[in-house]
Amino acid sequence: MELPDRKMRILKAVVRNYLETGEPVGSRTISKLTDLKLSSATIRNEMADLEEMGLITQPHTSAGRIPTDAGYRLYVDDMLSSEKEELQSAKKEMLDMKDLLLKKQDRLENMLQSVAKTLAVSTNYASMISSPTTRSSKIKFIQLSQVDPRNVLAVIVIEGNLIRNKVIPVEEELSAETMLKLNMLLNTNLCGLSVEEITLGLIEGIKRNAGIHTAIVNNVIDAAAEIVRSEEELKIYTSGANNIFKYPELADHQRASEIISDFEEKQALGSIVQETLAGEGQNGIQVYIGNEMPVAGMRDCSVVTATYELGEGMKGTIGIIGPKRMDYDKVVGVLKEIMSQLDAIYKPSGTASLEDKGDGAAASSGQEGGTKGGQVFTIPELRIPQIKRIEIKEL
Amino acid sequence: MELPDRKMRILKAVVRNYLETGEPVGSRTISKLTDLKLSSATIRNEMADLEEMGLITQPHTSAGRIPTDAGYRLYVDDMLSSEKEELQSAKKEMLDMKDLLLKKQDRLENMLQSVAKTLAVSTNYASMISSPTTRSSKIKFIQLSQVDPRNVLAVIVIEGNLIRNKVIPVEEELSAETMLKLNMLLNTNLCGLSVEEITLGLIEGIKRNAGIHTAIVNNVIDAAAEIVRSEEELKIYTSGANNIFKYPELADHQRASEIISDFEEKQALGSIVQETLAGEGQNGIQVYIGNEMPVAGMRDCSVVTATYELGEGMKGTIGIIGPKRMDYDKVVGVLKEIMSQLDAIYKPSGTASLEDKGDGAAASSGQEGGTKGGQVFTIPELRIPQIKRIEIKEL
DNA sequence: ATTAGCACTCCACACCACAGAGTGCTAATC
DNA sequence: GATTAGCACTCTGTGGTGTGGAGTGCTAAT
Repeated sequence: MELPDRKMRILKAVVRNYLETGEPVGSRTISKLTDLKLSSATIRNEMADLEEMGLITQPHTSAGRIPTDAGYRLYVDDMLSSEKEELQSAKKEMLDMKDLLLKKQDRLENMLQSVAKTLAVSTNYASMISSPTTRSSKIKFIQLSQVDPRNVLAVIVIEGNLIRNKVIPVEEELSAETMLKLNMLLNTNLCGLSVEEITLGLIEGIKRNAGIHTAIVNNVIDAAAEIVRSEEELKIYTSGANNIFKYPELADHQRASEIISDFEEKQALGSIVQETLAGEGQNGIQVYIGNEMPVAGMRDCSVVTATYELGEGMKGTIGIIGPKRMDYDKVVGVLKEIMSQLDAIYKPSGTASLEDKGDGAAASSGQEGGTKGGQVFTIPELRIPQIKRIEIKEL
Repeated sequence: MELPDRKMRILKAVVRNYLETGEPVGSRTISKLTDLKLSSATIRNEMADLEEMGLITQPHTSAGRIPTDAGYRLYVDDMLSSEKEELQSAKKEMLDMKDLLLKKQDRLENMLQSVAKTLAVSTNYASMISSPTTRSSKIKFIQLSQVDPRNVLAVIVIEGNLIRNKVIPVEEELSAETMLKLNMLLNTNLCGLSVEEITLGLIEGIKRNAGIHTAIVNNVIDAAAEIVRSEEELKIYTSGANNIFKYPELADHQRASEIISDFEEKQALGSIVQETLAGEGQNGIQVYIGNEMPVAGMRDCSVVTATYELGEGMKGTIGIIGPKRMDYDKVVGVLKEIMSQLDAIYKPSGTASLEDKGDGAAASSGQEGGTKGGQVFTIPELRIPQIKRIEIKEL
């Protein structure tokens, strides 16, 4: 949609003013606010036009105007395409973020959670972040070992060094040779295959060769299938849901309850992740406004999403969820900043930025993987914090 | 505190009526409600006494009475000690719970989450449940294996069959003999020890014997330490936080925001778990009312907690959080019911109750650990769903 | 094309009145 | 002495009314 320059400027003024105040904005306000020197009457005429175009609306006859979803959309599109978001304010607020990311977040889970929290605190909106997805991976290594007379431990490593294990109960103790044979059998037959490639025929073949130990083979394959299943499972971390109470238009019982509930059942937010990963927006930033929200029950909100990447095709989604009148400029700035910081942490070149942060104690020999003091805290772990959660079941 | 019978009955009537309606209750209502035939005037006199004792209060001069914290406390104590909670209503509502627990909750995490949800749905209050704590355990088994030329996989099994693994990067590929030697070294020196028992001297000794592979030894020990650390970490699952909006006294912005925030930062709820595990109440049920709440910011709530046990000393806490005027009778009933169901699931004797639930398809041969259809669903797994989360880090 | 002026609309807020619920107190009754 | 009926009083919640202010649309003047 093309808009005459003057109308566009008035629209922007209306949106911006409404973002700040949350109150309908009148012609007089605009007339005083903008640099184009026009009287309120002229503005009124223009605003009448804008209303006719469906970009702004008035809550009641004699009130000022507020943007419609379409109005927000135009505003946001313009902002995103004109590329010159004022990052400076965002950057200043995010300075401590680097510290935060450096604190021994030795687990991905904790790191994501604390990123979410930082985002929520620094924006005053609610935030969500999804765990990075991995492509369906191939089996790399299988190891069975006898833990005790009644149990065999199966360890399965898949590409990208994700590991899962499972304890399998057995009736009788297996001999060392049997274990060795089973290990060879499984490794030669299954390594290099993705779980989808494991056919029933293949399993039958293995079982035949395994002789009496079909139960174990079954269990190993089950465990392998489970790895993939649970890797595909989307984990979503959230923070700052209570921020919605800061915005009266979201804080009434009805709406708040729905939003809180969606935040609790995090899978409701999954659709946002899906949408985001599906349609790649410009700069990786996407904005869903009001009815564009993929989550029903959040139709009074907007969400700004970004895609982050931890290398090796592990992509995740970050989202900031707030009222439709959220400060899009700031949020986009914050998201871009955090994306770049996540990138920096992953990239090996991040070493420099890590070292100039060093607090003397870091000089505990250049030995890779060394411990310092009693703390499990190794520099390389920090630089590439690729940690997966895995689960085991035991009987 | 001993109370004359008549006063006690009036107090109970006030509390019960207020629980239902949420409105201050007047003398006339009581007079009609109770079986003791007294006029409203008499009730008024008694109520004045009760107010003097600090058990009830009136929001303003000419309103009915509502219970104070002390009043609730007396009511709850009486209920808990008189032991005859009407479980029948609870039981009826919980019939489907068994189904829920049976649905392939093959992971503890999922099971806990769904228990929380069921509780929230069936009570209309918010619920929380903590993962069971384990005592610090001994190392049972250690296994190193070469996954690929650059990485060694360390698997550590501790008592109770909790497993953790860690990928350790190495400079050069290790020979099969070296691996074998390291495995023997680690197993002979560390098995049977709890992590606390591993002294620096011991580590030094192992390192000496390990020759050049001190880095690997270090990492294995780190991993072992990490197991214990993360097992100690309290995981709390919540559900139904949005239920608080159903109770106007909690639903105003101020309070709701605080409560929601505490539910989001789940560790705030940790203090409830601590309190509960510390002071063992009668029947394992404990009630914290208003200012007794361990969590600041929930001083307008009450919580009913229970301790559940999954055998082997793995104890966890369940809590139902609602307004002070929550239906204590029902909640206590529901909690008792779920506790007994959790017990039944854990106990081997649970077999019976599982089998009479069988839906025909369960007849896929008595083979232990068998799969049925494409589903990973083994009966023994269900019966003893002792599943731990473990994490690995990779480099 | 822009602006000043004006009549009009609608909301927010304060004010008031009043019905209703409930109390405390006193005097009468069992 | 305990209970009850009766009554005056208090406080809240609600609905009605009035008014000031903000903002609009329209018309006429610039």
